Amino acid sequence: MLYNHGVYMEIKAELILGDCKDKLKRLEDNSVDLVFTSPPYADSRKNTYGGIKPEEYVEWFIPISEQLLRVLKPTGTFVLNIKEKVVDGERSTYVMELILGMRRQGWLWTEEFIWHKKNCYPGKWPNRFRDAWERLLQFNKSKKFDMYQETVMVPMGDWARSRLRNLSETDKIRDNARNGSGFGKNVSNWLDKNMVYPTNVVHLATECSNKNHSAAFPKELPKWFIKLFTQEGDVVLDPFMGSGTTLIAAQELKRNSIGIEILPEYYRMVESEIKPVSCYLFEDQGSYETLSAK
Amino acid sequence: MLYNHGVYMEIKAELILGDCKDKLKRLEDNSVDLVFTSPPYADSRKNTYGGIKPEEYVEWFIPISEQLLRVLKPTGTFVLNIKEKVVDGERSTYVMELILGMRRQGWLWTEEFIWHKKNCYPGKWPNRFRDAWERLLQFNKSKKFDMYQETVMVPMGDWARSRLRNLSETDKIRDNARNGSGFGKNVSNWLDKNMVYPTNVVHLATECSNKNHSAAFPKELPKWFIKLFTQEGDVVLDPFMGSGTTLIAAQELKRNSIGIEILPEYYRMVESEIKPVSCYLFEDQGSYETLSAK
DNA sequence: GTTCCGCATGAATCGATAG
DNA sequence: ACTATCGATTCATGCGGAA
Repeated sequence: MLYNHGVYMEIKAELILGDCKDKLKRLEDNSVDLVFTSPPYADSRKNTYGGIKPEEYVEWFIPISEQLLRVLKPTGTFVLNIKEKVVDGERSTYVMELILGMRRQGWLWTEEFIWHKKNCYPGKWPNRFRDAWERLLQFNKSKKFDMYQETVMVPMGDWARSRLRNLSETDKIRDNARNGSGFGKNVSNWLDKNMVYPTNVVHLATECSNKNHSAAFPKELPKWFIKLFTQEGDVVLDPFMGSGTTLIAAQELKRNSIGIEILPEYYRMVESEIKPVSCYLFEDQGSYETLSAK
Repeated sequence: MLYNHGVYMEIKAELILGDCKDKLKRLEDNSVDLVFTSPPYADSRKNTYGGIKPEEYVEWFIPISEQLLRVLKPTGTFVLNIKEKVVDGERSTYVMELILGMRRQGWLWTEEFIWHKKNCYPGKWPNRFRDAWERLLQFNKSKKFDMYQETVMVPMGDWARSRLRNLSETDKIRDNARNGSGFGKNVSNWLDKNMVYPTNVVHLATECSNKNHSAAFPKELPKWFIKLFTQEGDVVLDPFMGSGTTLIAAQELKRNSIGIEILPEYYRMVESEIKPVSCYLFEDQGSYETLSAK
């Protein structure tokens, strides 16, 4: 039993400079718990990846997803953040073709989460509104994958809050008394009943005030999926690391991480922000529960 | 100049009993401004619609969308409300295949709106969260289509919404008094400056406690798209009428409407709720602006 | 006349049981 | 083995009755 004993854990972050199509071959089979990535969208980041044309996107990505399928654990998950561009007035179909292609490759297309961007970039076009959402495609190797739903529970809606107001007032009084009579347990029971599971729509604002560089997504986005699909000490991989948002999120959550980046500029930037090895002493009940659940 | 003059308009609602695959052939080429519909999803509503299998869905729908392509005006829009269900742990791919099929048929896939359902169906599963969104696929015949963005503008933020509530209460009182002091104009001026264009994410709750029948979507959903893509006097078509939500929305917004329904039960229910012909006298400024914009 | 509370009800999904 | 049906799970909403 580990409760009230200390447990040391070493968390590593590995950075790799190069094209993930090649560098992924270094990684061992079945060694990654979560792949979270946002690859360059078609026709964007032309300077780095040569601007993949929409009609060539699937052909370009399939060899990479083949490697990801190899390195992912059978219980692991691949979350792909992607959104098709508007080309000549139409939404491109390469994302749909990619899903169909990856299914032929052996992936299961388990779910499609929606990231609702609350404060997306303003703009006005005569025949189109602002694009305020992106796809977060969940792929798996098998139908049995790890998912830790309790870690991302959210407070109940306004409806319940107003109706349970009476209960909560009573509860506050007892909490203030702090008489150690076991009311703490009651409080947490009450809290449990006021937390509900989220849906497959994730509401997050985009980060608009970055110091040096612009990240494709806010840190909270990978954090949500890292908490949902991994435990402390697990391995998170981002083959299109960019400014390193996924790795920073993984490190803050005490997960091992591997990042691959083709641009030396980004690589060095992340290198200067990430500690390659961190040591932690776990001794709280939360960690005990996390470890024993595994 | 039409201001302060009266303009009469006759709004018709036409109900057709039968299979839309056949009945659509009656409609004239290029005669519809907006198709808004929510066909039975694959394997759902078995008791009413027989439950089309996912693998047969595209084959079943393509002849219908062919007719819709024929009857739609070149400047018109087709909005398709649909969502794939989970089959054996995976999301079905028939919606993506349908989009690809309709593009081959000649449709332009212009945009995908997200309907975020605030009160989605409850449930808890080990590997999945509740599904809280549906697709609203926008298809067009040509890149030049009518869109009236100003009609769906929203208050800028929460602060604006709360202030708007107070104003609108005041406004109601004044409206009831009918004193013609021009206060309404002031309100609309103030609103204009505090209204912004919406995004492609629509937030609406489903209507779940209907007395007689259940509608697939809240009336506000077709209303939003009817206002966005048509003007008063235009023609709205719903080939899968169901309980008639689209037609009721169209009638309330003074649009002509055509509804096709295969089930006599639903047909008669809508027949009893919808007036076949309504006459309106337009004389307020709002209508003046709408007409002159045309 | 308000506000408050109880209750039924959904385009769902999984896993077990039965043919 | 493969399909068909059933029970359990879960939460925002609006209606109606009560304080």
